Order: sequence, then C-alpha cells, then structure tokens
Amino acid sequence: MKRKLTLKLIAKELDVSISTVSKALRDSAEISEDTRQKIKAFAKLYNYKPNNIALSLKNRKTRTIGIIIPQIVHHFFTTVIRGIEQMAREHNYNVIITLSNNDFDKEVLNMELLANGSTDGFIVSLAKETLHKDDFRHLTEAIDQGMPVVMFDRIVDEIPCDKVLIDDREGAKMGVRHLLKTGCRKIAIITTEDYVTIGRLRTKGYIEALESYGIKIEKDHILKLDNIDHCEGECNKKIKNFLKGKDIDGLFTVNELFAVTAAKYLNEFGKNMPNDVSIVSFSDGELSKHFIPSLTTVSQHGELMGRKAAELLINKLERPEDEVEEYTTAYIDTTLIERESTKKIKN
Amino acid sequence: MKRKLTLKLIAKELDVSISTVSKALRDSAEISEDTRQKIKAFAKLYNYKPNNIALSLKNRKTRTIGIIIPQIVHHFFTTVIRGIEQMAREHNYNVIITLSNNDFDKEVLNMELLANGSTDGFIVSLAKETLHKDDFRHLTEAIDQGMPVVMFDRIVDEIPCDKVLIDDREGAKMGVRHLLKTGCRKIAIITTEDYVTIGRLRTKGYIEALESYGIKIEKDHILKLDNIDHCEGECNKKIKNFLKGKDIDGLFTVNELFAVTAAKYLNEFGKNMPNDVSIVSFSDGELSKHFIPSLTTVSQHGELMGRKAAELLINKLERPEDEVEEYTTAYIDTTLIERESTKKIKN
DNA sequence: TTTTCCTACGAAAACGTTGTATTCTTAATA
DNA sequence: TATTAAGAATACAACGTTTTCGTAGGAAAA
Repeated sequence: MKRKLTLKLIAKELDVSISTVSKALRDSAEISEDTRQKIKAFAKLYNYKPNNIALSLKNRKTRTIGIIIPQIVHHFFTTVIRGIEQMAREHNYNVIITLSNNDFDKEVLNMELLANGSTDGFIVSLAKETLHKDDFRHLTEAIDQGMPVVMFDRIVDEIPCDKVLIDDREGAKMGVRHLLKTGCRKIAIITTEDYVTIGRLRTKGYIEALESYGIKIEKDHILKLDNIDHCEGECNKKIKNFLKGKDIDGLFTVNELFAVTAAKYLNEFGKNMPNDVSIVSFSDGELSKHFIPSLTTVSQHGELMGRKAAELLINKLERPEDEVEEYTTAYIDTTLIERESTKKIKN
Repeated sequence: MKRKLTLKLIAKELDVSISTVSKALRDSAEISEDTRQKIKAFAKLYNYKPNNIALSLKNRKTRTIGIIIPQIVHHFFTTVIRGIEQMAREHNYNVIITLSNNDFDKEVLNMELLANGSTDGFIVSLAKETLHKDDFRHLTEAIDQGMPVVMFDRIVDEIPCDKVLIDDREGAKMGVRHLLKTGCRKIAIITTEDYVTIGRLRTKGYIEALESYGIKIEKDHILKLDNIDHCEGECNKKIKNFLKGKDIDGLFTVNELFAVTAAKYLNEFGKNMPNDVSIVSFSDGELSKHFIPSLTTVSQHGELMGRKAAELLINKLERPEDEVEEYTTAYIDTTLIERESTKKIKN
C-alpha cells in the first residue's frame, strides 16, 4: 500500500527540484540531456503518472463530459452513451454518467454536483418530470455559468444551447407511410400524452402521413399513454382494450415496448402479423430484432446521436475564448428497417 | 459567462480573509455570529458551491467510484450499474463509467486513467480478451497502489480482492432441474467455450443436474459458442445446425440471446414451446419477458449485484487505516422466474 | 579585467480548499 | 497597572501540477 509517486517524491529521490522534474518529463529544452534522461528513466521505472485532479485544478479544465439521462436500463440511452463515449475517447475526454430516474430533484442535484468542477460541460436528456414541470432553471443557471450544454432526445426548445434530435415527425411519417405503401388503410397509433415532446411529434407525423393519403383521422385510432419507458399492468390493460375488436390493418407505435405488447394481444385475438395487421415501431432495439415476427422499425441511430452530441460539446469546449456564441440544432436521420411485421411493397 | 464563485472572491467582496469565509461557511465557532451570518447570506445569495476538484486534491479523496465494464449496450450490465449508482448515491459517492469494449488494451488504459487520481476505487467486470489473455498485471498494480478493487460477474479467482458473483453452477442447476421436474429428459445446452468463466460454470451446473437425475451426458447435446454477448451470422448458423433434427424435449441456454435464437429455429422446425421443447434461459431481461412465448429464466439480479459490489467497495474505502486486509466473496442468489416456455410442474 | 550572454537549474505563484498556528483586540483578573 | 485570557480574525502550509521568472556559474566577447 505504498503512496502514489509524485513529482515531489521523484525530486527528493533524485535530489533535484520539482520544477526540474516537471520540465524534464515534458521534454523541456531548459533541462540538460543528462538530467532529462535520468529523470525520465526513473519515472518510467516507477511508473509515474501525473495526478489528474491536480491537473484539473491547475488548468481549470477536467477534460470530462457529464452525461445526465433519465435512466440507464434502456437500450436507446445505452447506444447514445456508447456514441458519446467513443467520440469522447477519440478526443481524450472522460465521461461521467449520472441518472435522474426521471426525477426532477435528482436531475437538479446531479447537475449541481457535476457543475462544481467535476466536468467541463453536459450532455443532457431531460427527466420526464422536468418536462412536465416546465422548470428549467438548473439548465439556464449552468449555461449562465459558462458550462456548455448539449441536449438530446428529450429537449426543450426555449433553452439556448446545442441540441441533437431526430426528426421525430419525419421518422413517424416515414414509418406510417411504409404501412400505407404496403396497402394498410386503417392504421392505429399507440403514443404518449402530448407533454412528452417525442410522443407529440411522432403523433403529428402519423397524422400528416395519413392526411397526405387523404385518410381521415379517427380519434379512436389513437391511444395516448402516460409513460414512454414502461408498460405494465394498467398500461397493458389500456392497450388490450384499445385493440380489442378494433377493425385495423396497420399499427404504428412510438416505441418497441408498445409494439410487442400490442403484438401479444393481437396474437391472442387471433390476428396474424403482418397479414391481418402490420406493425411498425419507432426505436430499433433488441426486442424488435428478435421478436417473432421481427418488427419493422424506424431506427433512431442512438450511437450517431451520441457521437454528434459529444462532437458539438467538444467543439464548444475547445473553441477560442472570443468566438461568438452560436447554437446548433443537429438532426440525425432516421432509417426504416424493414423486417417481418410488415408486408412487402408491391411494384 | 461570469466566473464561478470561489472563497477568494467572496473574501475580497466582503473584505475578510479566505480562511474566515471558509470557516464561516463550515459554521466554525471561531467566527463571530455576525460575520458568519453575513458571509453565509452572501454565499447563499450567489449560490456558492465548493469546488469539488479542489476538495479532492486537498483530501486526497474523490468520493468517486470507477466502473469498468466490457460494454454498456447490455441489459445485465445496465442493471448492475443502476445498483451501483443507487448505493453510491446513498453514500454520497459519484460514479464514473468506462467501457473496455472487451478489449484488453482499452481496459488497461481505462484503469490507468482512472487510477491517476480520478477515483478512489474500482468496480470491474473483465473484458473477454483479458480473460483469454490471462494477463492481470493492471489489476494487481492498482491493488498494490492501494486502490480497492471489486470484481463482479467476469472475474478471475487469483486476484486478491472483493468479488461479487452469482453461483452460476447452482443457478444453471436450478434451471435444468426445473426442466427435469417438468418432465424433460432429453435436454440440450447452448453455452460458451470454457475460458469464459460463467459459461464453464453454467455448463457444469447443467451436467450436475442431469447426473443427479441419473441421466447420461450426451456430447452432441452440448453446443459451445465463442461469444456470450453477440449472436449473429456464424453463430446463428451453428445454433440452427445444432438444433436441426435433434431429438430433444428441453433446452437450457446461458443467455437470452441464445434462447430466442434457438426458439426462432425451433419455430421454423415446427416445434411447439413448451409442449415439444421447453426452454429455460439464464439471465432475465427484456427479451425473455416479452418474447412469445415468454421465457422461463434464471434471474441473476444485476441490481443486487451492483448494490453489493458498491457496498463492499465503500466499506473498503471507509475502513480505518489500520484495519487488517480481508477479502470477501459475496454470492447473490439466483431466482427461477417461471413463464410460458416451460410446462407446469405436476403434483 | 570587465561585461555580456548562455546553460541549467531552482524558487515561487497559482488553481480552490481546509486546518493549524498565529496575531491582534478587548475585557477580565491579579 | 501589568498580566492574562478570551474572542475574533488572519497567515500559512499543504494537496500535485505547470509555468514564469530569477539566478548562479561559466564561456565568450570587448
């Protein structure tokens, strides 16, 4: 349990000053070849590594990116994290992840904690409760203090900062259009209440797609659920009731979970997929891929979002002091991944 | 873009010394009631928060736990992280997560990086490549330097440190026994090569369960695959060939992915689950829950593992200097979660 | 011999804290 | 009146770096 090696210890050991050691290790020309070699050899032998914390303090830079997300047991978020991590690593940044559990207070706490010197900037996806509460002081405060912030996925328009989004409206439109192209005309949607931005936008895309085909929107073809991340008990029941005896030939859902839950009940009702009912789901994940039938999805490319978010943040962190403030909103393209839950398009 | 408030700034503003400010804020009796109130009011007004980095440097403690895992897009690992995060938060610790991508070099790099003052200790699940290479110098080095290390799930016995495991052998035994109890007698297993500890142990459990029922082990009932985390292309083919025309009535797999992949082919071969073939899979996740039929699984309670790992680490971090070194290996119980892919036990 | 200029190193400050030691008042005691 | 005690504030060192500035000593130039 020996103490970590520091410049001071090396200096004492080799009987030179701390400055000399520091300079030698950084290959300063001020130090003679001899001394430099001696010091470097010693440092290497005993595996000296500069202390990160001390460096952070000195440079007032941590080279650390803070991520604040609602939850981690969630395929989409993990892919985003993977993207962020990649990009960060490529630029020699570290990553700290904190979870808000969709809780407003915890989100605020996490931000304060990370803002106290631990990170140089944030990548945030807002907690459901925060969106609901419409209280963003913690964000504006961080920004005011000069902390660059990048929001992704669950964002709020008013905050002046970089944003990374997918075009939820376009994505949903593409998904629903695919159902239309394969011949579906009675298409239902399972989505979220409107205060969840992504749910609202995806619903909008659904509506626009139908309208572009001149199809009237039926209110009872739309099911809005409370939560976008879980679906248990009550939620299951709502989906079951919604589908029971409904005369539809297509279903669009804003996430995988709603899709597989719906599929389960459709199965029970003796419907065949894709022949009786075709399904397209937003969010491409493990469930869609391995479900039987495998689900056609609108992939949101979380990894790319993560990479983009990290890129924007790093740009901000490394821009020259005097550069003018400018905020970007980047859109990541969605892709339709065709699988077994939809019919082939006829030529 | 105003500068962050520091003790120094407050001191200048209120025309007192830095020490006075520090003491006032920490409610030292040395400072008069008057001054104390004045300083605290000012600090509160301008939302002063002590700088974490400076504190870390001063205390030579970061109150940060480093997590090093092979990958994050993985349900089990995310549940473990959630557990660690919970426990950490409860004890006022932060969490830094780094990914090795199952790459030995990256694992070493991450450890070195985090060891340079960023964290007080590690929670590690080893990269596949590390296990394969059998090179653990980075671990022993960290431990030698006084960094507490806790390993979980993908561990190696020789390293002296705390460990959190599930009893893979027992868990597999329980799963296979369940198949036996529901009447299966011709049970196959899809597992990994033996150098993956968890695969080896689960295979062992499978064998022991069969032996306890006096059933002979058939070599061609055992399929060993290379990778435990992915299953694509080549791997799919192997599973398909393995199952094709095989006369079995039960199947045990060491993870969900193998299970659903197998289920897909069994479906294709016209087998009904659970009537023709029953399936039990290790690792309880989203796939098992939502698959049709939903899968009976051996749940490994990742969250509990995470909590336990964090608890062990925090204990080490906060034990008195002179306490004797002692290493614990904690076992987290597995649970059988009965679903639709197995038959009911007859009374 | 004196001055100038390198070379090779060291001292010290700074980053933001905290805790120990010290100083300076003022009031109480002998 | 001189001494002491307390109360209230400050100085300083330390955590581990980097960097600016300073300087000793010797060689070259005048």
